[in-house]
Amino acid sequence: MARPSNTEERRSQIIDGLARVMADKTYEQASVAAIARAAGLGPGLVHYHFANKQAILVALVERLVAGLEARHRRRLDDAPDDPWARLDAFIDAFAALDADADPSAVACWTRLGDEAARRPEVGVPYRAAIDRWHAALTERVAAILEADGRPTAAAGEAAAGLLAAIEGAFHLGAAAPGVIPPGMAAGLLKRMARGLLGTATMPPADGGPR
Amino acid sequence: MARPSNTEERRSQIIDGLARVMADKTYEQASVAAIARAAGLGPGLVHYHFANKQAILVALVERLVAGLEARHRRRLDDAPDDPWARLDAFIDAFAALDADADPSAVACWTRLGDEAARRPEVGVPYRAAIDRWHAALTERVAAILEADGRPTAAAGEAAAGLLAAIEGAFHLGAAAPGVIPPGMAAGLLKRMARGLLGTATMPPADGGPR
Amino acid sequence: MARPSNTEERRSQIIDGLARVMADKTYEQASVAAIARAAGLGPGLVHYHFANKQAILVALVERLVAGLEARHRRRLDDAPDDPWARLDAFIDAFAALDADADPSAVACWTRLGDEAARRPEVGVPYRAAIDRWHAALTERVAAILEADGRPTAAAGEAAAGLLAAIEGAFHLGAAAPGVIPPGMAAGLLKRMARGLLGTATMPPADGGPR
Amino acid sequence: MARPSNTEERRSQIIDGLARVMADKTYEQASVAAIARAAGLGPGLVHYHFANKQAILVALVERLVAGLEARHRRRLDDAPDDPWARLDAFIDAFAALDADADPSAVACWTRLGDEAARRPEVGVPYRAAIDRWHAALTERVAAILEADGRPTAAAGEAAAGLLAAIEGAFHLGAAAPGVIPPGMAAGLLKRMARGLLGTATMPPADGGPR
DNA sequence: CATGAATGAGAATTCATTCAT
DNA sequence: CATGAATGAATTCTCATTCAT
Repeated sequence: MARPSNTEERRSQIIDGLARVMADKTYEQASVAAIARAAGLGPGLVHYHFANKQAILVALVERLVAGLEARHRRRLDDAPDDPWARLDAFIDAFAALDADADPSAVACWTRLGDEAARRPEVGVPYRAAIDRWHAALTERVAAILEADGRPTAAAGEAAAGLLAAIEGAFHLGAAAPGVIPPGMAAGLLKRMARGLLGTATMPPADGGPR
Repeated sequence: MARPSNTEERRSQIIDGLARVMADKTYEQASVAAIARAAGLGPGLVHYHFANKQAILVALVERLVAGLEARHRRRLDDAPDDPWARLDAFIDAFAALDADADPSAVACWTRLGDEAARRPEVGVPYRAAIDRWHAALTERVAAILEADGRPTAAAGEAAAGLLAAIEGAFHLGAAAPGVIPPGMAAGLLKRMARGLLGTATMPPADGGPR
Repeated sequence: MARPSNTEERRSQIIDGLARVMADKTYEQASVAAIARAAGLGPGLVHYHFANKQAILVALVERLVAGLEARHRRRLDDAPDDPWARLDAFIDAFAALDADADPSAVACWTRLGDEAARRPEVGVPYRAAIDRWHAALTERVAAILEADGRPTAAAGEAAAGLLAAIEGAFHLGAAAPGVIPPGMAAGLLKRMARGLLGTATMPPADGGPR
Repeated sequence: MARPSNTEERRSQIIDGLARVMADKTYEQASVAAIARAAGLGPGLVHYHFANKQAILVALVERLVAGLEARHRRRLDDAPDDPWARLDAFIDAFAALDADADPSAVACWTRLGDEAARRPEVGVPYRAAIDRWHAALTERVAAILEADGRPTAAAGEAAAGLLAAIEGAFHLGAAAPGVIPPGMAAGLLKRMARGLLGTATMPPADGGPR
């Protein structure tokens, strides 16, 4: 006669609540009461499903990361089997925030870096994701250099530069809206990638301004 | 007869205190008591010299901005009168944080974007600085394109991309230290710049990995 | 399943607490901690039930007003249907504070005028009550004048004078106890009323000194 | 070579400052810094001339009392030597606040009753003044009754009633402006006096509404 | 006498967390 | 599982008062 557990659904609601509140508040300004309200739940219930407030934040990181990676996989599946196309798929997945990303996710993500730097529990999954992405980018970059017959030693550094640029587009978009015109981020990033890796053999970057 | 005013010195101490505390705490975690302790002052004195906690943050923004811009001016004065050299001077001033910048300044700056997005009083000087820097970069980029006999219409967008990359280097450095190897940021950025603007006439980027 | 709400009871306790503390402290001297202590509650709970300290004050005004008006209605129900008797019922209800009013209510009321003058949220219900009472008194006074065949134009002013005298009895009683002998206030006020309205047809004032 | 002491002038300035601030703030809201600012002095100087904040309040009470009593003496000197005229002189001096009293004095006075009830140092001179005024009024009332050949036993109580009405006019005027029409207070009070004492021999009350 | 910086004790308020129901 | 009252520590800010100059 046990009623079916709805724990997963409730956890999801609560994470949603945090994401919604963090769209325009700091993590610390997002009180548990406000999160619960945004989730349509009583404040006491939050601590039934999460040990503490920080655990919600960790869950949110994991969810954002999972979402980005799923999008990445989708793009990759659709991309032709070509080194530059695979690099562009990465950039599109992570930077084309205007398209299919929900806007609160962007705002949340920019806040998470700071929290990750201060809170080990958040830092671990955050850093793991960054490292995974860095590795993926490095692999793409190496493939391009290899196809070009060039040494791949510096692939990791170039990948780091690209990752920085992607992150920077998020942050600049959040802190100074309008500086990067909407829809332009991906194109700019692709052209910067070409600058980092560039040779005669590369295809032109689509989408960006010229 | 009256004790000479030491307000400026005290304000400076307090701003220092905030910067030091924000090196490993969020702005909100930086309690006034902690700031006062870091400044070596009594807690009540903080509110004698600043109307409220946020005013310290605003002063900190202004100080960081002024510091960066002073460094920029210095680099610019030393640079040869050449479009690419002037662009590199900008990148060096803003991205070579390892060199002569105090490390807490970097950590602080990454937090300020978020605060700027939520607090108008912080957002105004922050945004003004971003806009100034964007304009300066745009001017540099346009000069390069012009020297090359190319249209300058997209200079603003390219400048935005560069600014994003610079900001991203800060953030990535703070949130995932080691991903960008120390001292590499400037080189990476210069090569990305060449990718954005690049043609046959440009000089090679110094300093970065190849 | 959930614990039954006891909010109303708690709010009432807290208002009681404020009233008790304000019996010998100013509103501003009545710290939230002291109010909570007087109510037998933890200090955090006060802000769970009231948005802020001022909201307690507003609730106290409303409660005092409601109490006075209930007493007035009771007296009015018991009074013969005669203009002077109805006026006396008003005076008795509002001025016979010694009798059935709890003494802290008197002390509180005298403080409220000042607070009402400075705080709109308090001023609105306070002023509304004063206006209601002024209107009621005006009606009584007009009935008396009319029964006497005299013009009622000045009824409002006479009512204001009576209201002032009633208020003054409160204040004088609180600030200089003993100047008005206990139990004498109502009689004095009735005789002053007769002076304001007086003619041959009026009945003698009962209760007061002669 | 000692420069002449300006202590008295400074004290006066400071008392003025408190009076000005208390025109729209509670005594407790009137910070020493605000008082000093209103007086055009530095905050440290206040405590050179007064032992503490409360001492300024006591001085203000004394000054307001002295002002009222001086006005009373002046009116009395001008009045014909007639019992009713002498009573009216009292009422005019204390209630005709519109005329020659500065408005902040009225606002201050209403606050003082409350403070007097809680602070012995303020209560002593306040209460002494009330008692002096009550005695003066009692004497006037007794004179009237005596001239009428009636017993004077209840003169004190009648005087208390009048004093209450005068005080009430102040308070009502401050807390609910407009209820007593400007300039009407004195007339209303005189007619209430006649009601309390009234007989055939009394003169009509001037000034008040009829 | 005068200045204004400094102190330190509260003040109101917020909030994560607990817990009785 | 769910509710929402309760707790108590921490936070920002105010302010009377002191004191070096």
